[in-house]
Amino acid sequence: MDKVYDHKKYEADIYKAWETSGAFTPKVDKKQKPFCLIMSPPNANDPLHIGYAREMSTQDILVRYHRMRGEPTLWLPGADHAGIETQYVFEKRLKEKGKSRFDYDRETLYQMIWDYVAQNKHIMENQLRQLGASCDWTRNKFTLDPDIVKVVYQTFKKLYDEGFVYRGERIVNYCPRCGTSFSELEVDHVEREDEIYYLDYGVVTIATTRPETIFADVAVAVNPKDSKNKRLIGKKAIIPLINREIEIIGDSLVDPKFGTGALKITPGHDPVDFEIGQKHKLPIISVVDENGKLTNTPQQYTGLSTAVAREKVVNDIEDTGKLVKVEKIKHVVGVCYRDKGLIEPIVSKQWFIKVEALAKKALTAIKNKNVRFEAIKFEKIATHWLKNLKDWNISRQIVWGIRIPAWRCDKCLEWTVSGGAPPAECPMCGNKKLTQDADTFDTWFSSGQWPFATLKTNKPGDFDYFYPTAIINPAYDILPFWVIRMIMLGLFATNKVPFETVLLHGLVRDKHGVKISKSKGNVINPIEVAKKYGADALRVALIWGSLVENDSSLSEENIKGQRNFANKIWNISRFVLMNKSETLSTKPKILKRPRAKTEEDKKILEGLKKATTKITNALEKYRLNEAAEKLYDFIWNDFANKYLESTKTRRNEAQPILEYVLATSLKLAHPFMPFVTEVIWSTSFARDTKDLLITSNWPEKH
RNA sequence: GAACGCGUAGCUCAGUUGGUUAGAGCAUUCGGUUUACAUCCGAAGGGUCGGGGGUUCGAGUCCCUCCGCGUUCACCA
Repeated sequence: MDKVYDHKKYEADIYKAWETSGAFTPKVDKKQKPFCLIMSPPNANDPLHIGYAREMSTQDILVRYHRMRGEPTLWLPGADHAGIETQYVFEKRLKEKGKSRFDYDRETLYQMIWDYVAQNKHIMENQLRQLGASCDWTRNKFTLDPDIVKVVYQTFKKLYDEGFVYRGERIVNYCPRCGTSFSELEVDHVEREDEIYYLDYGVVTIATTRPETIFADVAVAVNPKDSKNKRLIGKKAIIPLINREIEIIGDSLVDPKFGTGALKITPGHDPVDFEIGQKHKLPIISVVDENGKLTNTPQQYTGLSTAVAREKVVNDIEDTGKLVKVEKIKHVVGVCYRDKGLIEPIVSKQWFIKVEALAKKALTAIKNKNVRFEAIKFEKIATHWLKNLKDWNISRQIVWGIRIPAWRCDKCLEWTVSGGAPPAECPMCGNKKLTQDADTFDTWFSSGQWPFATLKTNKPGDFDYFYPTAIINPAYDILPFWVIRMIMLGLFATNKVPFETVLLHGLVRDKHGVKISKSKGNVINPIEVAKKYGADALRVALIWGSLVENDSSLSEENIKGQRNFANKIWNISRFVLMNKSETLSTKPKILKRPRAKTEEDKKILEGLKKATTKITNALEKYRLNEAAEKLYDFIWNDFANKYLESTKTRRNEAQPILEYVLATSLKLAHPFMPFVTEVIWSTSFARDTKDLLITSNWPEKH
């Protein structure tokens, strides 16, 4: 054995040995309760970032522990096509080449993105291997696999047939640059300063930040409890420039204290106005199109961007003397979470899911602890979300994704939803010409079905055996996007919760606790770190010091410290094994607990028992930091510094105990530092090449 | 405006149902050329647990209040 552990010499070979041994693939045993964890599928197109490395470390530790406990353990890997994210990145590449998505037809564009993603998918997968992920690659899935798509289609059809899907003319958050609408969750809000214009509407003055939308006004609303303005209800207001008369109505959503207390109702371009408009059965006028340009207005404004139009409209209103005043206002506007540009609320026809009943079921499941949140704070957040969800817009106007299986009859314009294949003819009128909806599903609609979709499309019997899965472990920032959707859709499609425990994990921050971002220049590349200090060191550093659910800080000093720990284990082994006992060199089978001869012997065996108990209990409670710290303390202080030193004068007598404690320590350390422990095991305790630590048995607590 | 957190050693964080002298890693100081490891060993210093009040035999832990910080949500036109 070398003086210092050199991870570069071993890691790749060890991983290969695990993978080819079949250790990652569980042996289904109906008598035993399995442990199943579905990986949060990383973006197929992106190299792993440090946060995902943390997630991987957490999951691999849990998976290796349960596997060693003898439970049939499945960690199911996968990759996400990441709809808008990927198309956005791809379009940026097109732009660099002076092209845009509009230069290609749908099929060509889809194929181009497909090829691009296919080229990159293996990068992320190999990185998972480098970090030691013991997932079952024979069950690897991709969100665009045809069989997955089929499951998604079936769920959509079931939702449609049972009345949970409707095609509605609704106000949506539209990003003119991305060319697609978004759900409310994908809109960020930023505060900024704008002008607010007070316009003369005849009997009433209106304050608005969006004067360019006055052509779409259909009413003015005041609060019926507003003593100053309620007398206006029933009267007529007059829109400047076009002098169209609109009615003044009463609605409690209007804040009497804001502006003049009178709100112009523009259902076509404002969510609140839309709601008020629906309530009062007002018409919808659209004057901003999907490119963010004015349309359906007096000719001089048509085709102008909203910003330019605003200036012109204000000038023209001023010319007619109807501009009362202009003030500055700080307010919150919606921006696209992708490109941070303004979101344009527009009305369009899209597919929606009625979430109320689905959410209610999810809430019941949470309340009854059919789904258990490991951290109460996240249960509160999930509950809060589920109680406040609005109907879910699942249409996206992009090509990279699963195309919505809905066809419209060219003749009678009725929609037909199919489980996949195009309908031969329109069921309403028998017409044979139908056109498929151009939109694709929101990525979260399909990934919300991931637990059952992956198990139903894998090996026969997987779904029955492994579902509901034991645990799901994503970052807490996708709780509303992913976790609550999985609960809702899982319950809907399978009548069962998709997982029993939700263990959310925190974000990785830099050593000062600052959020990691490209603009701050504090990005940590997990693969570079793993190459430099070893995957084992990185893994432990990532779970060291803070609870799974909390944000953690990662420093190079910490990683170095764990590299030292790996080396410490290596050198303990070197010391113990340079003087192998007769038993170990001739019959290296499972070592029995030897008898203590001295106080030190007694103490170390006692300490090992306590450490085993503590580590096991901590792992059962997902307290990985506690388990790792106990492991570190026991191996370094109790075993190496105290006991091992004490044996130097009585090596031969102590040798069986040294070997026993080492072997047991290797097992306890294996989930955390799988590579170095496996290397040592294979060169010492292993009976043959098939005897691997990964499939050895976890030490008993006693 | 609301929800959810956080405030413990110089730094980053643990502290599970309230129970001895409040812990870890890193950093600091001092001392070690011990043939397993200098990616090491031994020792030391360092905290009025954000402030105040309360419950209790007993509070870092429970309650109230104030201060400071963070994250997320939200229809202020």
